Amino acid sequence: MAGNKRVTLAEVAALAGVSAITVSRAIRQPGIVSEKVKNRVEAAVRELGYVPNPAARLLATGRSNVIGVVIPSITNNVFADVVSGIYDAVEGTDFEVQLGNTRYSPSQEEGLLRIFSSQRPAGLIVAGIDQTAASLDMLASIDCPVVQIMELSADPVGHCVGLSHYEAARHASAHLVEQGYRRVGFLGARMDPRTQRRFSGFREVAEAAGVFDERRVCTTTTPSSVTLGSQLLADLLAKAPDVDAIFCNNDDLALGALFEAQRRRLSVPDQLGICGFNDLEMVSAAEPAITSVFIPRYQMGRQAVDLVTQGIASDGENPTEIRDLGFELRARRSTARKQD
Amino acid sequence: MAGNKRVTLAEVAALAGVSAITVSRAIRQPGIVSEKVKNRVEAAVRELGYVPNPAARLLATGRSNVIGVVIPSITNNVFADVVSGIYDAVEGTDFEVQLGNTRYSPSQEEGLLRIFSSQRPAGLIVAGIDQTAASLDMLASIDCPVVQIMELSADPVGHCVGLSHYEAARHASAHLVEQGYRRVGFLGARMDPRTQRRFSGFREVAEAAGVFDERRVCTTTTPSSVTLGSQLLADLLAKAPDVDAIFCNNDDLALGALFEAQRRRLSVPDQLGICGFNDLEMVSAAEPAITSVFIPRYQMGRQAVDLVTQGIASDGENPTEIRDLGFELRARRSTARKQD
DNA sequence: TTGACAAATGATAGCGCTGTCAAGAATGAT
DNA sequence: ATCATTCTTGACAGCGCTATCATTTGTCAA
Repeated sequence: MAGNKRVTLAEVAALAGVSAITVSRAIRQPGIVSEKVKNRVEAAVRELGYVPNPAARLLATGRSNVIGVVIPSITNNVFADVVSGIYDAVEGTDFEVQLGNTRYSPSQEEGLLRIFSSQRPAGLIVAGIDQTAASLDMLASIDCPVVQIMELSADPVGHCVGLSHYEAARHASAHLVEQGYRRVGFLGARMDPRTQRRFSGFREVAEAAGVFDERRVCTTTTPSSVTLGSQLLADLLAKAPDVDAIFCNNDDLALGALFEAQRRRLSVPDQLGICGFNDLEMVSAAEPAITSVFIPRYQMGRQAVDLVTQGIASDGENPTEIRDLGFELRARRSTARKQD
Repeated sequence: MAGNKRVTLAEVAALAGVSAITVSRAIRQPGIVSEKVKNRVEAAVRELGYVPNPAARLLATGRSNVIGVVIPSITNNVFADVVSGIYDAVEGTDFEVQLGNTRYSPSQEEGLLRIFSSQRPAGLIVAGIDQTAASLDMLASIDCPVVQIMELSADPVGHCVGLSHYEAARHASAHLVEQGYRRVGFLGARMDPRTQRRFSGFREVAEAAGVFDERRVCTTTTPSSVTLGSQLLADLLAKAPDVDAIFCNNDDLALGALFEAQRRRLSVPDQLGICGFNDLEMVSAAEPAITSVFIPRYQMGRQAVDLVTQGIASDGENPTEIRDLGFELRARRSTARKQD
């Protein structure tokens, strides 16, 4: 049953005493062949260890079983969870996942999409809504379900599964204000469009509450890291020593900021409130536990795949769906300034 | 140049005024067609936006450009970095990466390998050396370069790029002893074979130094997390309150243990030394910074791809290579008990 | 100029599978 | 028993590309 030479349909057919096309049908649509033949074919398949050749199938049908996934980073925990949801959702189906990594570069994304679209994918899942015009053109004209994830688009090219990062940031910022913090600051890394939307949410709430100050904003285009969070807090304290709370662009920064606060013997949450974003597992375990905004990363992956498979099942003509998966502020000790 | 209907070789050939096969050659082996024809073909390719159909190519050549990668988890930072190295190394070549996730299940691994081998991959990269007998059979008989990564095998099925986790753990454990800790413990999660090898390293060094005690070993088969690190330390302190240092199976546990120590006002490193494994970015940023064993994850990915591409270039008959990429103990404050 | 040889290009077949249509077998109503 | 209908099965062609061999063109020495 091992053996490394390929077994073809024809060989299975010969062994089962039927024609090749019948074997093909027995495998793909077991319902339409007779019980007897199906059993014979199954036995032959098992005996020879036959595995279909996907390339031949693809060539013959012009449709692949590959769901292309385009994300900006594979090391970022957020996308790792999304991808995990995608893989789990694909498990047990006939689909395969093909990952593409844009490294946060719109032009690399364009290149990846060009390649993907030339391979007649079964579906396409892309992170974000900030594609280039050319990328959007490709997505609009490609003949397969397309799902944008992470965010909600006012003008989606296909389906959309995500949440409003702007609203989520507003929520978190309002929480800081509610907790009594009056000199709130912002720590941001990478500053990609998604981050900037979070920043606007923060800024608007802070301004409305009259607690916004440019001096308390520390951002960089450098990729995020825990170490960077420490540095950014150090920079912020240098510029604005009176800051009493920070909203961090993501949890790495928040954790780094917590460590820096510990180094400086700044008590969290009393002297400094810290709020992160994403709610990675580690921030809930921190001491003190860090407040963060949970976003349903894993679910986004799963549901994106669902939309793709549904789109294929309904043969394309189902309406564009926009799923707002929301977010959840998880208030923890790091922002518990008021007694509770 | 956009357009979503496929452009075929034949159309390019017609436009360039040559035959299909000439176009094929102009693309794959530009050296063997005349300058004039090559230019005409290139112009036609550009004008039509031609992209080769990989399925047809695969069917015709019987060789795909897919490097299969089999790892136990996609969310684990360690593998994320390995995968990142793999993707970076593949970038700019003609190869593609196809990821398979075993979820630490040998039988799932076997299934994945079965699928991969049926697709005539260009190469196969698998994590670890603890495959089932059936998996090893497949790997041994498959007609493409195979690379086992993460560890060093005494009896590799193909190439090997990794390090001795046993030795690395010995090193880290010896460090704890050197620092003057005398009641060292071990925290372990998942307890997969790789983890167990680390445990043996720890155990042997601790026993040799006369500081080993079963009561100071806390392990679980649960997947690792920061929260789990806190719990395991709590369990350990309940069983053996006199423990003065811990070697943690990985950095998540180490960070969780640090947080738990902070909650209990146990001073690190004086009352409790903490050593992690992997040297993820976050532990170096922690307060106090956590000692850990760096392993060249990213490089493992890169070099695995190199071995695959070399193997293909040399057409199979290059000798099996075993690359020990080593490790590096990064001693930090969390184990700096002696004055320094 | 001619022939010998190399370089460049083309014709043909086929990779393994599935879509399409045609034919045969089974079923039920009359 | 006969015919119409459905259910099963098969023959054939072709998806887009490349391996192989055949042919044409170009180059150089005699």
